[in-house]
Amino acid sequence: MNETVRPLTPESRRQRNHDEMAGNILQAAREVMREQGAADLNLQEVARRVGMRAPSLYTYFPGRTAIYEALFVLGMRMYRQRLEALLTEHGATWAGLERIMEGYLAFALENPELYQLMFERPVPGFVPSAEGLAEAARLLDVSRRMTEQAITTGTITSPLSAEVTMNLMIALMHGFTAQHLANEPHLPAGSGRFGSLIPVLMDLLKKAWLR
Amino acid sequence: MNETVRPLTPESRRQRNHDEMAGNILQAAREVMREQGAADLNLQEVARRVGMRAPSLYTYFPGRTAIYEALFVLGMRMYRQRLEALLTEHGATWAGLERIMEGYLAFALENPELYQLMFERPVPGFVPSAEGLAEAARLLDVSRRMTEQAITTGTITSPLSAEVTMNLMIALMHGFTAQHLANEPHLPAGSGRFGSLIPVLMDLLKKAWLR
DNA sequence: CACAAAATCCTAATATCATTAGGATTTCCT
DNA sequence: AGGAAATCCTAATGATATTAGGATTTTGTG
Repeated sequence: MNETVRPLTPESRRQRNHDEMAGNILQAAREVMREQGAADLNLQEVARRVGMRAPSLYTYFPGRTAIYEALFVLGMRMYRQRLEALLTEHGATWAGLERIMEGYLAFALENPELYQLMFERPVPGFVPSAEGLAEAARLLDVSRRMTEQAITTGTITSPLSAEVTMNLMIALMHGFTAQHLANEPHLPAGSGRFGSLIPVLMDLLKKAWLR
Repeated sequence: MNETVRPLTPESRRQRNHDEMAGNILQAAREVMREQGAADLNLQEVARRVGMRAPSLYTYFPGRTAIYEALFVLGMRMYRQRLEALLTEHGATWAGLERIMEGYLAFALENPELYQLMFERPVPGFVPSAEGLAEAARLLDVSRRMTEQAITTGTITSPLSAEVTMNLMIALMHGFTAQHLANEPHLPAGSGRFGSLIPVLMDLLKKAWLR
């Protein structure tokens, strides 16, 4: 079950370019993290899966932390794209907000290794780089825009500021996702003790914010 | 800054009993985890702080994991006591529920190393033992009783079952706590982007559940 | 086309830990 | 007193990240 990225011979490998190899390494790293937990990134295993020895990885990344950083940035970009797609598709309607909540959980289930890195603190000593933080800020911008849109279009009617509303929604969304992952990570997004809570939560928000 | 548990000479140490020494080790472990993150429990450092070498710890615990397990159980007991105290003091009133939410965040801030171990998954490969799970189940029982009480006494009026209500409250409580810890762990419990959200959230629940 | 520079990869250290082995010393019970 | 149990230590062992140093291949340029 280790062959998703096929080992290449040195000859064929060298024909490919640097960026492609770096991409392969990141993919292999994601697999390892998914199997053993985000904090347990074993470089020898990563190297094995791309057909190298561990020290050769240092040609592509200056160390373990750099791989985490690259994956943090990758994850932020992937999730932001997903969020933006949902936003253009549904707008800041109630249905759209519900999709966003589902989408957060779905992203976490589909990419648990990235989710852990981005939104939990599983790796001792890992702090996102400046580039990572910039990417996170961009994501926050999208969320802010979305919340403002929901307020100005009248989807949400409440005395709360956009900022507070956004923080609240982030906290709620994160809350049931974290619980779902901790307790029933094998169950699909809409099900289980916590996964099934999304429509309940949306009803609650509607009741509180639509009057 | 390493001297909270004072190293003892072998002579004076042997006069103390096994359980007391085990307790010292757990305290030292908590300090190390607090300084370096729950996943970074360094046994050499723990041993140093209680005046031993690392292999001697194995007299008291069969390994690193056993220390995590003991701390998991300890944390569950500490938090449950706190919860029960709040419950007897305030009952399942709105004020009581708000205190419980604050208390969860406060516990996390006061004992971050225990909180991480109990409610996040920071340690690769760590799964709570049977005793730990039993302790967690006891905590869940208290929460369930509390929720049922809130419903039967009429504090909460909603069409939701006690089970769903409880899960929802757990998810919400955990959500802003996790965000507070991830973003502003140095700020005290009632403040900051997420810590200040508790009264907002309680208002929201009241609006939704008091009609 | 040749050849020097750069890139890539490897094997061999080195350093840090958890854990195990084995033995010495101390404590405790009878 | 004398032996069993408990406690602690020093020395391995084994895993893993990282560094050093060198060989080989690729590539850009005269």
